Amino acid sequence: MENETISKNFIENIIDKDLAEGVYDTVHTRFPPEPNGYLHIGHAKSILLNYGLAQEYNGKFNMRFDDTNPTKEKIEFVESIKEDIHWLGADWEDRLFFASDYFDQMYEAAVKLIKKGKAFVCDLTADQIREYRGTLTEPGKESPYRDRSVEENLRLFEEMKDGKYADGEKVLRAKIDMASPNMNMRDPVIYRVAHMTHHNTGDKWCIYPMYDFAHPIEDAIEGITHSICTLEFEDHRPLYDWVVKELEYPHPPKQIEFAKLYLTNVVTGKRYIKKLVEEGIVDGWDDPRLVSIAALRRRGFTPESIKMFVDLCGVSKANSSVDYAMLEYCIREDLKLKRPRMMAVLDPIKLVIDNYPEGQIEYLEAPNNMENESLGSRKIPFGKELYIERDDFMIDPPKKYKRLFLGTEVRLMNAYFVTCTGFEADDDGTVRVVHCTYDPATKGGNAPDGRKVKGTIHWVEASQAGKVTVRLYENIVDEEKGVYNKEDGSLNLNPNSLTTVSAYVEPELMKAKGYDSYQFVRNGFFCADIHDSQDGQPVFNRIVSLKSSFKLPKA
RNA sequence: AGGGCUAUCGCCAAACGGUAAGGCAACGGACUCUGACUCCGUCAUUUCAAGGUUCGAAUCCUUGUAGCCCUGCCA
Repeated sequence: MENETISKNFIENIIDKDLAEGVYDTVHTRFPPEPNGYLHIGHAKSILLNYGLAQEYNGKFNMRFDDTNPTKEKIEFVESIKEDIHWLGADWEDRLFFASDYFDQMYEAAVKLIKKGKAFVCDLTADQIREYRGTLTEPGKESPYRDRSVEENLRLFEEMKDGKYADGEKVLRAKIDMASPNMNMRDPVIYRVAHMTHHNTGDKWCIYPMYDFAHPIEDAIEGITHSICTLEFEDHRPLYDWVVKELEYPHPPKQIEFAKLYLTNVVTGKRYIKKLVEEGIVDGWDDPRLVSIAALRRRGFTPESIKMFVDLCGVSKANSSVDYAMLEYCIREDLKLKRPRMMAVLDPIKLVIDNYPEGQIEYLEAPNNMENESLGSRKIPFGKELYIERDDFMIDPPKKYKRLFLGTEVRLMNAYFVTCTGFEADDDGTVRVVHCTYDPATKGGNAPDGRKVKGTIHWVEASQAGKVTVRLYENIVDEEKGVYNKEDGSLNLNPNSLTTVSAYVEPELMKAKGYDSYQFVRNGFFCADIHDSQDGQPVFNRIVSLKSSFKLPKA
């Protein structure tokens, strides 16, 4: 349906050119996360971008864990990352790799560099290396160990590998240019000693390659053509190119950088999310107020909706922050035709139909989705006493109010026309009960005489309604003040981000635990968990509203 | 002696010297078994600024301005 006018992004332009000029004859991309956390919406952009490019050009897409630093926690995230990526629909087929599988080849590559006189073992401490590196405005100075002989470097490097040195005692450095204006080129460390058990290679190694050295090798080994990463690696590209050049790979991969996806009013910083989790402000990393893939899934977002979202955002090199409304648009757009809708009353007041027979219950046919007949229909109970939404009745309505007020007729969705005849209220004006009469001739929601009503409202039959606890979620941060407090960098939290209400739902909802998402009819919120009020068990925990907001007309 | 990158509507984003696409949001109106959806309409004489080149500039040049990234033995 879309796709006709979607213009190519700058990466596609680069690929088109490469293909046309014969730089590459195929497209091979990859997604290379470090397994040290969970994936969020920003990663989804990268995953879908890389996978989408491979698809578009009939190429291949690899999954690769960039696990070159065992000091950061690992293995427990591997499975969740794989699950999230599969859920998003990116398929790496049989190409699941670990950077650690290439440690032997990386070691050989380092030896090759040493033999070429392009790398040396350095005894400087971390602090000294920092001092020698110079500053942004002053050149660095060369390490006193820079001119060791090839033989000595070879011997020392082997000793590093054999565990002769303690962590930090020696490193292997590339010999490039200590006066380079690019800090990354000032003889960067490419191998460090770390006596540590690696989740994949165990105790086989006590030296580990640095990202800048390892990544280009990983890409080259796998035959990656376009190595797509984020903007902060732009300064690393000269080093990336240096590595693939010095190692003489026949078809060197090309690094391309794009801007990360930022969303307005959303916490994406890892350490902030960690803090929210640790302080118990959110349930965990899949709390629906977060934008991790798992949280979005829990909220009822579909992979299709996320794909639509990243496509809509586009790809560029400009730092930007996408309006949250765009994400909401995508899930509404995706679900509106494909999910059943049921009625639920979140803030109930009782509606009594005075001329309806006492104690009678009848079952009415209700389509599951008015706009999609294939979703079928269900029977809903109707009786003398119903619950309706509190804001669907007003004592003193504003002009153009289309719902219930004294003397007017509205339609009860899928049921009858009712005319408001009175109400009972507390002294403080809180409405307790609304009274009305119904017109039996309007069964099903249409009047034989063709008369119209100004509005339609939803309802639930009181005696058979399921009573549930609903947890309503809103953004965790204060949308007015923005995410971060400028003074101290703390988060501006929204104290009302989680509210719990008792609600009444159609009895069908209590049985339908199998739905993977469901839409409230007129739900002013965008996310909710529903739990059975009796046993506390979740009835649904993935619920998405059709509408992102509901507002009264301006007075 | 700093270097790299970026600047086009409230928010994303096309345009690759030929006279500013599209989406989100917003706002009108029509329709409606929810005020949603759908549909129709409005929304940049101007592209960070100032000069310059050109018949013609968002695109090229010059000089500024603003924002982001870089001084881990993290990725």
